[in-house]
Amino acid sequence: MFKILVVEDERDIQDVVAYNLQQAGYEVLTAGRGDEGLRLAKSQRPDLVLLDVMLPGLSGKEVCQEIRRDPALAGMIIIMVSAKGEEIDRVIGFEVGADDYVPKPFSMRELLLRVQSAFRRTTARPTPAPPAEVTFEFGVLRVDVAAHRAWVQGREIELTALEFKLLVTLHDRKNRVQRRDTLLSDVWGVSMDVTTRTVDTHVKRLREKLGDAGVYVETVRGVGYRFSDTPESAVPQSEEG
Amino acid sequence: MFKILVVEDERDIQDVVAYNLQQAGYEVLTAGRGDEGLRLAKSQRPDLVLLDVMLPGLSGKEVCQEIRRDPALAGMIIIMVSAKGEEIDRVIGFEVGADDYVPKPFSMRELLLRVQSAFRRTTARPTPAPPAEVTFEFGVLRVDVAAHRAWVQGREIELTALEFKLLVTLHDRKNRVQRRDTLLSDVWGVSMDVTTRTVDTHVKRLREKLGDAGVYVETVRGVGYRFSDTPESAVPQSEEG
DNA sequence: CGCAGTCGTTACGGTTTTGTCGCACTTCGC
DNA sequence: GCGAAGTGCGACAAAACCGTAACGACTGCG
Repeated sequence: MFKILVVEDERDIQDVVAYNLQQAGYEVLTAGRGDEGLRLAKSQRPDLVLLDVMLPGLSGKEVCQEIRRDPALAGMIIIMVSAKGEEIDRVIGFEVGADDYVPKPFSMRELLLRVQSAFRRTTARPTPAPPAEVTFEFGVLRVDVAAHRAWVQGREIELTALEFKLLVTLHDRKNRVQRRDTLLSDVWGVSMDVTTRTVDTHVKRLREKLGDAGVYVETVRGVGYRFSDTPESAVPQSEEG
Repeated sequence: MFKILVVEDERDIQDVVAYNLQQAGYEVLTAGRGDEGLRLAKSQRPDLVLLDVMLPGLSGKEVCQEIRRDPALAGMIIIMVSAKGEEIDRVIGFEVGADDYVPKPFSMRELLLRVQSAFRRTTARPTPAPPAEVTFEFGVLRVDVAAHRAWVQGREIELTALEFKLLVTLHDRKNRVQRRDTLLSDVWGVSMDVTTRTVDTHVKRLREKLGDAGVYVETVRGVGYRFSDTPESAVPQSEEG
């Protein structure tokens, strides 16, 4: 069973979130302070950390960075951002290394979907997590997820945060079709109201920057997109069985 | 969005329940018979099944057991129990593998609460991804459902979304005849107003692309089509009579 | 404040997909 | 054999789909 650490200082929110996660079958740890959360993360190695930004002791941003600094902590991080009209930019989340974010206020249903989506991406990795796939490469493409860098034929290409996340998400479930709405919820987030056509645009931009490696991102007409390591357009000869 | 299948023979109840669930934002399928409900459950894979106990064709109990027998169907089941029975009914619901029950008569508010509660629990399942039959193959045909790709004799063939769905649907109940209207509701969907002759056209196109594997799709004159792994035309031993 | 970068949306157009129709052909009862 | 019903098949027009470019909103930066 998956272990989730909730770091949130507002007691009401902490209670509700913890209760619902437990009801949903997760093992839940809670912390009310940033430093306490970091300590628990290091000692308990949760699969997922739900992290508030405004925290006493240590800010969520700092906690996030500290967690990411420790290579032994391979779990995912979802940041809960107060939608107080300030810099709620998802970029903030990405900059410090979070995998996703949830704008406050959120419904439990929304949060559960996000949590589920996060675990879906990691394809059911048990608690004794081997070091996550921080880099992957094949053919002319090489991607360092942790460093947020990508190369094509040895030449580094510059991807925006969105493009990078789209690439990683596609690769996470390579050789499987991913529908547009699935990509939207995984890359953009559930509460984002963006049209599915937006996916197309970003796929196009991604392909553009990928250049020769663009063939890996395949269109499955009427369904979605698929990251394939055996692109049809690049396999002239049949495979053996 | 969550998909709910309502299996209920009383038309009034079916209408009210379906309408309210739709109003609540769910995708709703309906069936008036037990066997029809089971078929829809298998083909549409709803996240939740609302199941009446007293049903023509196949009792709710049997439907429930059949659903639970299929490991590919991971959705939840709520049984709607006629209160004119005794508390026995309540126990029955759990015995046959239902996740919850609602005593009749119930208010929509009550039912909606129960449904929401079910989804809270269901979202828990870290493995909602059905380990369904993602690939199947026999003879010269190989199909990767997740990747949405198909091969005949090692050579990849390009199927449209509809053709692919038709192929998978046929294969889902291989060696069994599927009538045209059945295929229409399973592949095209219930609200589609399409002629049954359309099925013929697409079967023809599918056969064409399948090439040597086209023999698997057999015509059952006056009824529909059948996906057979032992095609008549491929059986050398034949005795004319 | 202008500039550059990012991103979501919109519109356009080519291509593919798809539902329907008419007709030829097969199958079956007689 | 003959007729009727059922099915295969080719063609066609409408609709859907998707790549692409362009635009505007927004943000960070100098």
